[in-house]
Amino acid sequence: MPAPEIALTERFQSAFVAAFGPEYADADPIIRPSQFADFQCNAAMGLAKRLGRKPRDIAAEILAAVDLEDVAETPEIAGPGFLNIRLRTDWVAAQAAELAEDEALGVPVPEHVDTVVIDYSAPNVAKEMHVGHLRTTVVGDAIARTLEKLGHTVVRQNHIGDWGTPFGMLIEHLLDVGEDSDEAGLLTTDPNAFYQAARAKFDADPEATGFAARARARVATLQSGDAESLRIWTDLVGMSKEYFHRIYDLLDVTLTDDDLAGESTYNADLETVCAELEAAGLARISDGALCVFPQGFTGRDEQPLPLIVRKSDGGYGYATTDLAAVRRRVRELGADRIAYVVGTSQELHLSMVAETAREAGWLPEDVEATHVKIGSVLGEDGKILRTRSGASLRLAALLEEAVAKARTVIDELRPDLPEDERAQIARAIGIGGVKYADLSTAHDSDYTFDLDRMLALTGNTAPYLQYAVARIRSIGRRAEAQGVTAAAVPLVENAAERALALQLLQYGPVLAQVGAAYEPHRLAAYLFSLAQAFTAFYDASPILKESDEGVRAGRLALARLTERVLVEGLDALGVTAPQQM
RNA sequence: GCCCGCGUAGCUCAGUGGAUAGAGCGUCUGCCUCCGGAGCAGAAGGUCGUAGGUUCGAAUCCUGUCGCGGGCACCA
Repeated sequence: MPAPEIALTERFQSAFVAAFGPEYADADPIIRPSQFADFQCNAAMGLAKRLGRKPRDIAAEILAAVDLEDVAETPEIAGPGFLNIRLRTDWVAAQAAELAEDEALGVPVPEHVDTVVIDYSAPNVAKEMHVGHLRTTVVGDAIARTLEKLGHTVVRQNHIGDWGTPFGMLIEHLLDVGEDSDEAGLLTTDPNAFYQAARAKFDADPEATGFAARARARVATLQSGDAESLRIWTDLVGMSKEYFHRIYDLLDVTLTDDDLAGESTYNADLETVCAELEAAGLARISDGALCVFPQGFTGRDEQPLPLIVRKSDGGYGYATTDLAAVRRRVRELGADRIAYVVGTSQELHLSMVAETAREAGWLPEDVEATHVKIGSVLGEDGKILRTRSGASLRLAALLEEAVAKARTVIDELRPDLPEDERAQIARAIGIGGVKYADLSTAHDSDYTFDLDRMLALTGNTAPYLQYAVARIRSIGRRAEAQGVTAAAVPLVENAAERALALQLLQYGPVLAQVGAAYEPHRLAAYLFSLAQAFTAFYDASPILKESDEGVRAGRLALARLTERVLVEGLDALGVTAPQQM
């Protein structure tokens, strides 16, 4: 376990017991990296409050009791009672050596393997995926990848919109144009065009005498299980799936058909959900609709806020589907944790669903349900990103533009590379750049979309990190050509090497934190600072130019280890690093 | 009307009640016959929207206020 925090935490906890007695065994020393030292312990302030004494006096007593001899120098008391810790360089070197041996790169084995259900992406059938889907897809996928690396069991759930009122309209339109027509083909290439055409016909019939009437009737026959309607619906969904997976492949997202759990899959449970809510006395009829009034939610005039589980026309909305989904995720999928990677605007809805599920007993206390809130993607004007005509931006078009832009850059910089390799690199940079930009900002804050910034070769961007990897790999290739082999143990001597090694040791703790709090942007920030530490090392410590054979091999090993951590960390984010750029 | 979120350097964004609020971009100054300069070192740039409060200590917690965004009964 190479993480310095853990070694230091143990030492300080023992010191608390030695200085203040066994009841302080549970006190948390709060060890953090600091600008003033390698690490800082802020425990004195907390203990001072608990003991009713001055922080500096407490710090002095901790100092007298703590034994760090083999790990660090004796801490210094600074400010109101901080303990500044400088690790011993030989200890850092030893930990780096252990890290290089460790297949898992210092990622801790979890105390309990959780089954984590992650609900993300959730596009709608027969609708184009737009920029809004980008974040939930990319953030959800990064969380899934991260949790798997941490050793948890991940169940991906793509809750696609494949049921409900629009489908009458879509089926009738498909029948009108012909199932094998070019029009129908739009579903796999440009679903919005198909949807808009159906919508236009529906809206052109406000009296519901023709198309609209057929569409409404079709919803009813579909939901009652009519075989012919179901067959056409299945085709419709099938074509959309094809479209989704083209986008997922392009995005390098891990979702597959096995992860699809659309709204339609809960159809058979909806009646039961309502019946159970009524039987439990949680639901009652209000204005003709069956409603639950979960505790703690009030609307206008302090009136309880309803969650409508069955509409007055007998149909079901998404609240019922979401309740059925919670129920199944706990009962059948065995969820210990459920993460909803869904837009911020759904906050009220999701918290009402969660509360209702708690009251109904479908979501037990020991199952944690978290709304991983996804903020909006804004344009330069600070408003939700749209095309000039006001339509929502097609995700496919945006990704193609990113790849094309990366392609012109790589064509200019590396005309020496073969065509197919340049195409591959352009894809890694274009897609990686867009994904990384999304992941490096906190998931719940809005961010401004700027393709040039995302693909910039400097700054906290994917290309910068990919370039760092490419440089290490270039050195690796050259070393191999020269017959230079890396040492088993990374060399950690000078300041740059020491700083780099300290960064490398943080990978495990950072990944664990990212998985626990669902915060991929912290991993991105870490990888960026790691890459910066590497370039500083690269500048200060020549590798292949170094004449001392041992030093050369040790530095090469340190570079190799950096490459592994960068590649692994980028992989947790779902970003690939090309062999060269 | 009520509820939720946001407001931090010129711009884009971090910031877990703890010291002098940090990055990147941009700007400026140095460094190099550079293992891929797509670099490294440094500088300038802040009343953390605003007014109070709690605390030994507040960008962070509480209250008011201004501005922006989102949500609030049968779409999802």
